[in-house]
Amino acid sequence: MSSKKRVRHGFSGYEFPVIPKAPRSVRRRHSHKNIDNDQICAFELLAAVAGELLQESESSACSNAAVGKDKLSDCREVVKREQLKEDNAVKSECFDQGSCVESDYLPDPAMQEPNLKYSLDKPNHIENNIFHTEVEGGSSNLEDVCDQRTDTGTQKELTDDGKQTEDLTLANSCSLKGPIEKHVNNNSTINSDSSVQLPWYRTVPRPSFGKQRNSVKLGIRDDDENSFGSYRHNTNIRAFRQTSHSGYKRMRKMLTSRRWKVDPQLKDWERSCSKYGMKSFHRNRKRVCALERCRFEIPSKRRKLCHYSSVVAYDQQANSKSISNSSEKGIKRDITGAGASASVRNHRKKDSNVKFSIKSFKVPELFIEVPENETVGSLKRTVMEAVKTILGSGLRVGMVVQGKKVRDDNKTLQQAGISQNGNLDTLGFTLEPSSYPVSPSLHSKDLPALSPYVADHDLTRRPPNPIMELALPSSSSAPSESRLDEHDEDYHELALSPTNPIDPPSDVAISGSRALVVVSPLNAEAHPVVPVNPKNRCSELSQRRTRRPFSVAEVEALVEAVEQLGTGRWRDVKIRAFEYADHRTYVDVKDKWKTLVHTASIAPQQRRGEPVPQELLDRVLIAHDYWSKQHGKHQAEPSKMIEAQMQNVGALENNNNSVSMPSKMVGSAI
DNA sequence: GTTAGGG
DNA sequence: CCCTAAC
Repeated sequence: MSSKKRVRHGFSGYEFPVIPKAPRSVRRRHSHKNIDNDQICAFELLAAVAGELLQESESSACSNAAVGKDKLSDCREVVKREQLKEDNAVKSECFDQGSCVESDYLPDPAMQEPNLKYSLDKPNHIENNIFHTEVEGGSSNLEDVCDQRTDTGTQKELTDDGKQTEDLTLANSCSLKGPIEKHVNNNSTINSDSSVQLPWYRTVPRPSFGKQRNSVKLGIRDDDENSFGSYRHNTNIRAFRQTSHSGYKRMRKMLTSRRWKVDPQLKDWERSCSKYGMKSFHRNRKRVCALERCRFEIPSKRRKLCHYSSVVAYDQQANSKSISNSSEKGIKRDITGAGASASVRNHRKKDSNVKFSIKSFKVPELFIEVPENETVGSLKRTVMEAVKTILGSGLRVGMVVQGKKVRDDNKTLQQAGISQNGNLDTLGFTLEPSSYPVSPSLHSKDLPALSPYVADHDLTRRPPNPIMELALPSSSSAPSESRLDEHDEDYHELALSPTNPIDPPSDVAISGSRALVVVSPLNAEAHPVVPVNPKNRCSELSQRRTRRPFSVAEVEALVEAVEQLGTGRWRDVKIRAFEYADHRTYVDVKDKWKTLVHTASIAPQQRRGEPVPQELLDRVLIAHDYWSKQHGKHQAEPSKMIEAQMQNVGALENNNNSVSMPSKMVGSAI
C-alpha cells in the first residue's frame, strides 16, 4: 500500500448514519392532500421551511400555499426533538469551542428573533447540518429496511444557475430505514453522529492598510486573509497569532507525521488550547479543512475527479432514496464504489416512494467583523444573527436533477426525472436566498450595531461560492471510519470545488455576496480559531491543506519582500510579507515565488487563476533575474542589492536583463 | 529549522 | 501544495 497519507480518490464507502425518521404523525401531516404516497413530502417539507422563512415578514403567501404552519411546526418539532438529543451528544463537543451557536440558542422561543421564528427552534440546526426530512410512502416498506450506503459527492459543473445553488444547500444523506412506523417510535432516534461541522473560524488580521485595527474579522472562510492583503503590520492580535502560528506548525508537523502518536504532552497542549478553539484542530484537521470555505480553481488534475462528483446519492434499487446534495451546484456522481452500495432488496412498486433525508443546510458565507474587546458570547450571537439574517431573508428551495435546475414546480417527480424507476442519477436540493443581501433587521440587546451587508473586498473577484460549511455526512456508528477518512479528501475536494469555469453562473447570482456583520466589542479571547470537532473521523490526521490562492495583494507583498531580501531567504521573506498569515509558510512563499516566476514567463493566455497584474509579474521577473545573477556572483546582501539598484536606476530602466533593479524596485527597497 | 527542488 | 534530501 502506498505510504501516501492522503487518498485522493475514491469516495466510496461512506456510511451514513441512520437518520431518524420523523414521527409518523408528523410525516402524515406532511403528506400532500392529493398525494397519498407522500412522494413529495420531502419537497414539501423543504418548501415549507423555505416558505416559512420567506414569510417571515408576514404572510407573503408564498406560492406554496400548501405549506402550512402545521407542517412547519411539525417539522420543527421533529427537528427540535432531534436536536435535543443531539445536543447532548454534540453540543459539549462542538459548541463549547466557540462555535457561533451555543446554548444561547437553545430552544427558547422567547429568544427567537421575530424574523427568525422560522429558523427552527434551534437556529443552530442550520449550522449543524441537522435537518432531516423524510418522505415515505406506503407502509409496506418494512422489507426495505436495509443498510444503505450513500454516495455523495459534489459536482461542480452543472447547474445552469449554479450561482444560486451556492448559497444554501441542503445536503442530504440517505437514510434507509424502514418505515418509522414500524421500526421507530415517535421518539426519533437521533444519530448522535450527525455531523455537526462548523466552519472554521479564524481571526483575520487587518492588513496594514486596514483602517479598523481594533477589529477582528472572523472569516467563515479560512482563506479570508487573502482579502486583506498583506499582513505585515497587524499588531492587535499578534500574540495570539504567534501562538497560533507555532501551534499550527506544530500541529502540521504532527499531522504530517507518518506515525503520529498521541503523546501525553501533546494532549495537554491540546487541552490547553481547547479554550481557544484549537482543541480539535489537529484531530479534525481534515474535517476542518473540508469546512473551510474555498474558492479556487481545481487543479486540472482533479478536475476530472470533480467532474464525476455527484452530490446526489440514492439507491435506486432501494425503495428509499436518499439524496445528498452539496452546494456545488448539485451535481453528482456515483462516488460510491460498487462495493459501497449495499445490496438492497428491491421491492419495486408501482408507486415508488422516495425518501429524502436532508442532512444539512449550508449557510452562505458570512463575514463578520467585530471589535477585539467584544465578548465571546456576543460574537457567538453575532454569528448567529448573521445566520439568522441570511435565513430570514427568505429562502426558497431549488431542485437540481441531472445537473439541471428544475424550475417547473408543476412537474411531477417522474416528469422531473425523479421516480423510482427513473433515471435518478442526480438530484439535489438547494436552499436559495430569495433576496440578497439581507436587510439588517436584527438587533440583539447585546449586539448594538449589527449590520450585515455584502462584503465586497477584493474578494469580489473570486468565484462566488458562499458555502459556510460543508455538510459532511458523519458516521457515528462509523464502522467504516477508515474508509470514510480515505475519501475524506474527495469529499473535501468536491465540496469545495469552485464554480466550474466552464459553467459560468447564470442569472440570479448572489455571487460574491456575503453577509458581513459588524458588532461592537469583543474579547480578545474570542478570536481564536474555532475548528469544529466532529466526533468522528478524528483519527485521520493528514489532509492536504486547503488551497489558498495568493491574492494580488499578497503577491505584491511577496514581490516586494523578495525584491528586498532576495530569494534564498524564504523564512525572512515569509516573515516580512506574511508575518501574520499563519497559513503561509515559508515553503508556501517559496513555492509561490516559483510559480510566479513561471507565470511571468508564460504567455498571459496560458495563465490561470486570478490574474496577476503584469506589473507585478514584471517585477517578479526582474527580481528573479537580479537575484539569480546575484547568487551566481557572490551572496549579495540586501544592502548591496539596493546599492546596485541605485546605481543603475534610470540608466537601465528597460533592460530587464540587467542585473540592476528598476527604479520602482529601488523605491520599494528603501 | 531552513533551503532547494522535484512531484 | 506536498515531500525530501541536504545543510
